Amino acid sequence: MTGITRLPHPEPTDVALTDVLFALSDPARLEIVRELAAGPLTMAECGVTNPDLPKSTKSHLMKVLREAGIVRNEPDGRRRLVSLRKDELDAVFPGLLDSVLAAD
Amino acid sequence: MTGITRLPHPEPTDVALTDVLFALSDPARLEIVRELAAGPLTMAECGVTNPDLPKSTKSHLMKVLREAGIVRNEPDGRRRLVSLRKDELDAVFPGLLDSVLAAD
DNA sequence: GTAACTGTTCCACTTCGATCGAACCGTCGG
DNA sequence: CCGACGGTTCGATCGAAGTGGAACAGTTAC
Repeated sequence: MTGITRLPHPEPTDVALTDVLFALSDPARLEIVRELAAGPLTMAECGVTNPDLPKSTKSHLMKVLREAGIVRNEPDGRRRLVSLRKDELDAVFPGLLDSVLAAD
Repeated sequence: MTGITRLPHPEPTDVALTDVLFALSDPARLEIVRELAAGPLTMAECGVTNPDLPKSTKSHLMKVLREAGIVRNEPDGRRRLVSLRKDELDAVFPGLLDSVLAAD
């Protein structure tokens, strides 16, 4: 059986700007987004700056980013590939992600 | 005596990006920022979309915006003039405010 | 002076979000 | 099969933030 657990991913057009801003307003979440700007990562790979962060906590942080339409999380074998939905986000909120990532 | 109550205003350079994003992540606060984009307003004037918002609540919303370096609040007679610190904010986080205000 | 006006601060209450262990689920290797 | 692995979900706890009435403070009008 294809018990593939695909997580819900809202269309960025359905996400409120305030939800995006809120998701980015947490240092740990913002750091994850910065890491993902260089390319997709598995869950285990990202969060390098917080090495001993419990996996349940990291999963929750990722859930907020995913539900804000910022990140895509798709199964890949027994891991999960996380990637930034940059193009889709740019289409709805032009320049937002760039200005956030540009800040030191 | 000049008992002028000047409220503390942090330099935008001293404010973390996440604090700015958080301040903007609330619908009521974001709405106030949108109104202020057209020009300075008194406390009584801004918050038009939330007409019957208690003044203590509105004052608290404004405090968050002020402490995030987004807004200036200066005494003017017996009222207070609130203005957007656009130039100062642009200098520290280029394009951020514009992209936020550009979104419908 | 004193009263009305504009806003801030204080306080208590409530709601929301962060955190993390434990249980659970799908996948791969033997 | 079965165990190890990579992640998600659940549930409880805790601190942070929103809310709003009441008291307070500065300013102006009378």
